[in-house]
Amino acid sequence: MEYNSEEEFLRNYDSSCFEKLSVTSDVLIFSVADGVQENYRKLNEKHFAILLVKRYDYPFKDKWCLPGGFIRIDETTSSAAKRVLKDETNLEDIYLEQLYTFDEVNRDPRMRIISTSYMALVDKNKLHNKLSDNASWFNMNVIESDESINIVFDNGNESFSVVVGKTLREFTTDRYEYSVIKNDSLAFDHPIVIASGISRLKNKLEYTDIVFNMMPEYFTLGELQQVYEVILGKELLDPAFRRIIASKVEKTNKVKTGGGHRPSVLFKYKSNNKKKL
Amino acid sequence: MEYNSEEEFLRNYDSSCFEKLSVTSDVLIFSVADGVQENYRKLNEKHFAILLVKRYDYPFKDKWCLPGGFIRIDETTSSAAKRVLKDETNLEDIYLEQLYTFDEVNRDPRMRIISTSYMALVDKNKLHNKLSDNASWFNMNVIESDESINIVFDNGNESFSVVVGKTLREFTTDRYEYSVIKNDSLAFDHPIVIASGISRLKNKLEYTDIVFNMMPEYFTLGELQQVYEVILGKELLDPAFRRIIASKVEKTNKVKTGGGHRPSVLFKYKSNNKKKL
DNA sequence: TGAATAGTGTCTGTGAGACAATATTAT
DNA sequence: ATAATATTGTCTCACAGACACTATTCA
Repeated sequence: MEYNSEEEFLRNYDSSCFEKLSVTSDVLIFSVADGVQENYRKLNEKHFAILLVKRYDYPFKDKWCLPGGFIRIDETTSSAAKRVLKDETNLEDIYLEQLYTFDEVNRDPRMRIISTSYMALVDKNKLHNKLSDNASWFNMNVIESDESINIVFDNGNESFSVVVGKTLREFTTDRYEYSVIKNDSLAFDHPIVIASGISRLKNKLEYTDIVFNMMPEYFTLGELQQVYEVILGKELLDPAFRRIIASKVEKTNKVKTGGGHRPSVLFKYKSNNKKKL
Repeated sequence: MEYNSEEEFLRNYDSSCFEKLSVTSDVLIFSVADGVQENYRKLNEKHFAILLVKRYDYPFKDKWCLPGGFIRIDETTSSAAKRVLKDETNLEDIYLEQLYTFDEVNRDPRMRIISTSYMALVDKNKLHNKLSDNASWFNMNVIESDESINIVFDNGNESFSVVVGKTLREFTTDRYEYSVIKNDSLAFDHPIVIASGISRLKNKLEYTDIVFNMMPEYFTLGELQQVYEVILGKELLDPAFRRIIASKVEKTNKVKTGGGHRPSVLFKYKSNNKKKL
């Protein structure tokens, strides 16, 4: 068949001439949760947390998984991710970043499904509405070694762990090939998705301002440092930390008192959209 | 309908209950091409280059685009990318990195198509077979400012330019939102895909070893430095450059003579898979 | 010999890691 | 007074930018 114009071609185009497949969008919703306060002097413990959803249907009935869903024909993967985020947490206008497209042929037992995943870092305290019944925040305890990542999930009622192996790809210092070593409780390839997300989040923390997505308007540098420490999984030295974030925050004239110690100055985020590069 | 087991559910699953769509895989094949040698003493000029394919069919008939194609139901996007790479360049076992999944609803005039793009950096001189007739290497002259990226493509016969606008996303220092400002010659949203790829490549250059994908086994540090300079689009100071790559290369006892100047030692890639992090 | 690249030495400033010292509060 | 965090000072070391200097070849 010969066409004489783009218009004519498009009028006659048969969209069924290639195999089609299903595409889903999964969302990693990270946050840092307040834990217990051991005594009046101490700061709250903080925990790295992720939002999971219980599957009440096959496949992977009764397992936990990332919020996500099929994308519609007239919707982008990122709008789908935003829709899911809104449905599960009622949060809007959150910075969502595309993480990766996972597409192993057998990652879903039903049929070929490829999934584009998105990440968000949110402030749990800004969630005004109740979570849906099947959703739950899990604290994550991440233990990372050279060869594997061990994540212990705990939501207060239920606790389980997954182990994901890492293999460094040749020519790379940053990107690992992940494989599931142990997983009894998460659906699909979500252990790998979560491991990738955590790894990316750690990176982003260093050279972007995403943390402030999950900070309240006013915060102390101690609180901010705790968030960094919990996500990075390591302790930071105070002076070093202060130097690093100095340019991203602005001192206010408010202070936070109440702990049995010197009051701390409240800071707020200072967007640094000048002097780029 | 109630099921009693995962198996039973899967046996009865109707995969048509969600809308499906077409997925393609596009590949950015970058290389650095040798240019002219002005005189016997000077080194060859080098040019940053990308492989493009001429569309001889609608849509976008006669425009240039990235090599790519529909993925099959039993194939991953990365195998599709590898297949395309092999078809167009006869190269195998090349490090391919997933770049991004582009999925604007109207990015393809025919129908909804989402595209997962992959990047490769190859050594043009290792291409043993002839390129297919509709493929051609284009030198790219990339001029980047704070607000836009201007790329001039030139394959010897044909020359055109595209301009892509960049907008810095809040909370980010690295990720831009791209938009097409000027494009008469590239199909689809490929100006944006290419701009993203170049930006990612520049980053990768700094903290991975991908360059060595496109270096011959033995090379001089001068040649390696030229490659860096061409991709990064700026000149580097010799001592600084040597310090940076010192740990990645290994001196050999070979030298390269012939230029009207001091011979240079040939180095080879030293994989550094110990001491990670 | 001179043009051109190869390769090294070194000064300086910046910035991170480490540790010490001081400040301030509620009980 | 004490325990706890807040905040700052400073020393050292590593390293990048900058520039200068030496080495070596071939038409």
